[in-house]
Amino acid sequence: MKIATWNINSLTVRLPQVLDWLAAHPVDALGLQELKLTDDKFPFAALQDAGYHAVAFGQKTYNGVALLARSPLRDVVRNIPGHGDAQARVLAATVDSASGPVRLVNCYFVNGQAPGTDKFAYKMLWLQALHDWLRSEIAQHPRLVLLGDFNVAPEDRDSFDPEGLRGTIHHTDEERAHFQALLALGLTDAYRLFEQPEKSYSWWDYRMLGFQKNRGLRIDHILVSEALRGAVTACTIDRAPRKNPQPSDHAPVMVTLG
DNA sequence: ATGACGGTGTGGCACCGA
Repeated sequence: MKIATWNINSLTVRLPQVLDWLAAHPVDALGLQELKLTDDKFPFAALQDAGYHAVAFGQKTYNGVALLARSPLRDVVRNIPGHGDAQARVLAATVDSASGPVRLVNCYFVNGQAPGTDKFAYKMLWLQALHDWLRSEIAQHPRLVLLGDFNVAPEDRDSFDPEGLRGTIHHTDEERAHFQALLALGLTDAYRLFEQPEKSYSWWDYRMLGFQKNRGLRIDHILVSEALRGAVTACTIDRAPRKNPQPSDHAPVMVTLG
């Protein structure tokens, strides 16, 4: 079973690239972030033609998440239960595989702008709420995958300039502590289960030739629960779409469960 | 580094992202 995550920074602009990518990488499930459209504009028909069921949770202009899967998506949850949030950031659903059900939790984590701002405070509250909800979600669905744009570079090796950017957004001790708290729930960063190239990133700034200079961050992640950890046989970042004309600033991350 | 680059909105720049 192959599962992927991709922040596509406007599904309106990127739908052709999503369809092209799915044709080349016919994954069983794909989590999308930053749809930037409302559900009435979601391209259900085009995705159905490509062989995918879809569940959307969008909003106007900002945020928005979706789950696509070859088999039906059930038990859908939108945003963190009990955590009032005007922003569409979390979409959970269950898909069935040959080895059993898999709970997918697709998230567009808060950016947070900069430490000391209201947005950073919102990020900290959101991260805590996600953590607290996931504890029960994992108990209820032991075979769980947490995937998405985490907006956290977990370690120094996940940043092109860990020294220069220390303490800035994506690199603060507080954000990294929240990431570690997710791991403490029994989740494992699938990408680090394998030897990976140095300077592996999933996002590059559009400006200043960020991609060409590989000035990037690894902030898009796929975490698997203890019950699934032993089944992971591969995890890769596909840089190819970042070379497209009109690319998203993020690359897809893909995991294979044997 | 103040900026850049790209997407959205009811726009003529401001905002947000990372």
